[in-house]
Amino acid sequence: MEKVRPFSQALDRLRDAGLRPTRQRLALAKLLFDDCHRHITAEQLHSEALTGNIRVSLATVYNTLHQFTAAGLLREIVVDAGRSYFDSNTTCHHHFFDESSGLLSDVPKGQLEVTGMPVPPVGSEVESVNVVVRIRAAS
Amino acid sequence: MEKVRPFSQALDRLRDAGLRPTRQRLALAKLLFDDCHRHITAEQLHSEALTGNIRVSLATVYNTLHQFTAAGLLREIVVDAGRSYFDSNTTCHHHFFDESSGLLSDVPKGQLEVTGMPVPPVGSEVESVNVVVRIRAAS
DNA sequence: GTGTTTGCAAAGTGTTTGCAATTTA
DNA sequence: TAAATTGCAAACACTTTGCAAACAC
Repeated sequence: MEKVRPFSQALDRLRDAGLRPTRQRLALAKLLFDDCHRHITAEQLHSEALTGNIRVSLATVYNTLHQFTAAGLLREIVVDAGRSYFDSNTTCHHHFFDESSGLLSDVPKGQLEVTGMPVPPVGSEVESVNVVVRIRAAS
Repeated sequence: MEKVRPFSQALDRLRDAGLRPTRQRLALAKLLFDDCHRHITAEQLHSEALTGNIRVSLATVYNTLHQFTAAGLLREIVVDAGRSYFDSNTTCHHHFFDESSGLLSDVPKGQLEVTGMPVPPVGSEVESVNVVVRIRAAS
């Protein structure tokens, strides 16, 4: 008889974030965090869940993505007016956004250097610096 | 009697771009290009036009903004999932985006340097490199 | 049990589209 | 006059919301 496989990191992540580990959150967290880093939209995650026989509504996927983002487990990447992308890698890095396919990918470390922290307008403070390299299928 | 004031650059811009200088396009072009550079959304431009007694529909504002962008007169800036911004300054520069107010502004030249042109995934080519500094009202 | 979370369907937002009427050259 | 452009209203894609039922502790 097979041993119960050890818990993925998903449960601990939820606990640490103070989020109740509900069936839906756990399942989504596993999809998001168990393997390598992901760049994903709400729709994509939802259909991935359904494919994996995880019953979850699209509304809950949206809620969950925002809760995870607020908890610092995800980073929201704005590259497309009209669609939100979420990145399971919250460390500082830059992105390629393929306008032909809508695919988001990481710029390998060291290829792009941003130097200098700009002085924000008075009364405001810098929250993050985002770099997006827009690409297209070569002509 | 007052002399007819000289044509703004708007008419020439439209001619050069091969766009028929209709009443609506001319009026929008004047709002966009006659004074200093603008960062503006379709809604904003539309209400600005109405305020200036220029009858134009929102649909036409959208069409016009996209035509101007395709013609290289404007640059589209993606900073907010759900809203498109257009910049009348098409030269290379970076932006502050104030998440509290939704205001877009330029990062003064020299404060932020991007070095290195990343190698895009095979089969694709770099179209542009966009840097957005997200800011917030200071706490 | 009690407060949290979920799912549904409806509402909301910004944007695009189809097509008849209007305008431009 | 012929072709391009406009305005309207309906359609659209994505996201959020309200609330009753289900769930976690």
